[in-house]
Amino acid sequence: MNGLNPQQQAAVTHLGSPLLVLAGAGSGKTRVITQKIAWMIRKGVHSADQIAAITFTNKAAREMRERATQLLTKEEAKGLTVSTFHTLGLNIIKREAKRLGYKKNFSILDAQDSEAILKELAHKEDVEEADNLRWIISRWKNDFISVEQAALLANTTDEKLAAILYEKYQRQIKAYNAVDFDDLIVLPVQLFEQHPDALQHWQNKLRYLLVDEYQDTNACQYRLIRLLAGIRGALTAVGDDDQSIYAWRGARPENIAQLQQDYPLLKVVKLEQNYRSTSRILQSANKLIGNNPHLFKKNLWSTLGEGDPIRIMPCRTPEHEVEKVVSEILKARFRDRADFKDFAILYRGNHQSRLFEKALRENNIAYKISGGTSFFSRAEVKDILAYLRLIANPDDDAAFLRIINTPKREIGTSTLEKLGEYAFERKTSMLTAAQELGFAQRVSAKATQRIETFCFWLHEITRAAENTDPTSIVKQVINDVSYEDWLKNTCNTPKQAESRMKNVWEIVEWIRKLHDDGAGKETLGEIIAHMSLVDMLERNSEEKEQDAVALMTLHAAKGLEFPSVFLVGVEEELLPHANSVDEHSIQEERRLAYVGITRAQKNLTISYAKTRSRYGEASTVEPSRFLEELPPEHLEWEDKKAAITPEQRQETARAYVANLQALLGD
DNA sequence: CAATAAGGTATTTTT
DNA sequence: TACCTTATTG
Repeated sequence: MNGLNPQQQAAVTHLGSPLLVLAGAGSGKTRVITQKIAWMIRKGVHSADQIAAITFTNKAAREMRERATQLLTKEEAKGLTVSTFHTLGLNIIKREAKRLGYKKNFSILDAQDSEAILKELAHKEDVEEADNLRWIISRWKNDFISVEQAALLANTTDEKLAAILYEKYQRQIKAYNAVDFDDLIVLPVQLFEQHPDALQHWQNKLRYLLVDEYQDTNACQYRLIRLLAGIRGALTAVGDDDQSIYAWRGARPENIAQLQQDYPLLKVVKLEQNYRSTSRILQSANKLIGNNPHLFKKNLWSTLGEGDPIRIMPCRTPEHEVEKVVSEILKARFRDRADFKDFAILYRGNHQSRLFEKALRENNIAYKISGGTSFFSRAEVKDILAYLRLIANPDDDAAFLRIINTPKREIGTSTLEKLGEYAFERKTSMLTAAQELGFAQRVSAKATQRIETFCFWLHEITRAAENTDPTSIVKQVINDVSYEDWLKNTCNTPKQAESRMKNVWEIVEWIRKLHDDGAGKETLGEIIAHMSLVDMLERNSEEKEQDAVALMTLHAAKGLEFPSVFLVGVEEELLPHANSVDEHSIQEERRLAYVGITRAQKNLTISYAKTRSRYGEASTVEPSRFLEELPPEHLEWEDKKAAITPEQRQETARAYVANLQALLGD
């Protein structure tokens, strides 16, 4: 309890009724959650194995676990659950797979897998545009709307089509003995609503729940929490409605209000002291967000001093903007001995990173960019995992289709189409169908031969997998299919092939680690399930704490903080985004700006360009309306007349680089 | 089946 | 403008 402010203490020690902690940006919410866990265990209220903390990201879960266990002895912390919604869901499903109609070796489909399946189904229905429909279906699943309900409530033509595809999609992946990410939440809710004994088992096990980033829960996740917390309402929800930026993905910030309705005894604690930013930054953030409607009024304050005003940098062009930012960073680096890792460049859309990357590279400034393609969505990684998935779950047609002709086995589309038809008629998986005589009669002898060879190999390795450790199996797969040769043949450059192969070996290394660590990840199936839910990029980037400027979208910046922040491209059509100017969306855009501002500890610089080429065509753009919503007394506009020319800036930058190189030379 | 050309399309993406 | 996806052709 040392060093907690009165509100934090109240949040930690409140028991007996559900608690909602409205935690403003930088107000120490992780601290409250971890302290509360420790406090409950120490006081003997609950033992560690009766407590579950639930987060959205693996990173948050890892951090929370680390910080909570630091407060406790190893013995005290034993059995504590800290997991993401999806991992918790997976564990619930695993235990009851049979009752839900799945075999215990079910696969987890990632977003790309389900997209491909849906596309294929849409194609069969002669539907062109599958993208819209995918959104509709995902929204239904997030709202816990079943296939049957969707069919009833579908109104528009799109919705009616989506309802048909929804039904087919669910049937399809069920046949694959697979679940998608959304199912990891939907299925536990279904289970609990239909089988009170299953619910009771979990209620019995998890006596107290702490939920992080509560404003980001979707309807289904909230339902899951409400079921688990039961009438006891043994629950602490921590969230901030002002940082709700995922409504477009199904998040329901109104779940905060819902909590009050569902639990009349709900206690609300507000954390308003901010430990991150100087007060001019906070006052500006407060003023901006004050333009949004609020259920609970919040006013962040800090004792970190008034601080510097927020700098506003108008720029002629995006190139000009990039140059200014880069030269500011260099200046700070050499004049104030700042580290590169003290800086973050935040933007609305990923495409905005390009110019910055180029300039940073040219100036020899280390940078790291978060977002982009994750490790597990790389083709080579997905290929290897698909092999493993198929070994663990022969019904996984998605995996089968991915690797049947990768590397090339001369099994073409027409053969596969026939196989698909045949499997559909026989109501079996493609792998099973491929081995049936009836199928052999429909295709050429050559094709049969090729498929047979593959099936035989797969059969052998599947049998070997039963009593061989997973690491050896992966190695054997890579070896047997000559994956390295295939990479060398298909990649444009040998360098590319090498780097891809490096990724492949990283998977092997990962599997080895997971297997050695044990912790319930013994079998191939368990290891793949785990790998489907975590991303290796996180772990890698954390390991090397490099001194690099951070580049990321505003969404990716949530939860982070930096001494100096550049909020760039603060223009109409960009922030707020052109597609998000209706009354509801504009509020989320404002929250996005709010999140950006509140990342800054000491220095905040906001920039915008006056012209920006959009889709190849140059056009004049207006500064963001949000600039007018900031308190003028805390802003310092860069004097346009005094501003040095781009040429002068470049010269400065060059001088700094020379300086840097000289320093490195010593 | 692979290479090439043309076309169409451009928020955000925790799992 | 620059990307990625699809269609076409040999």
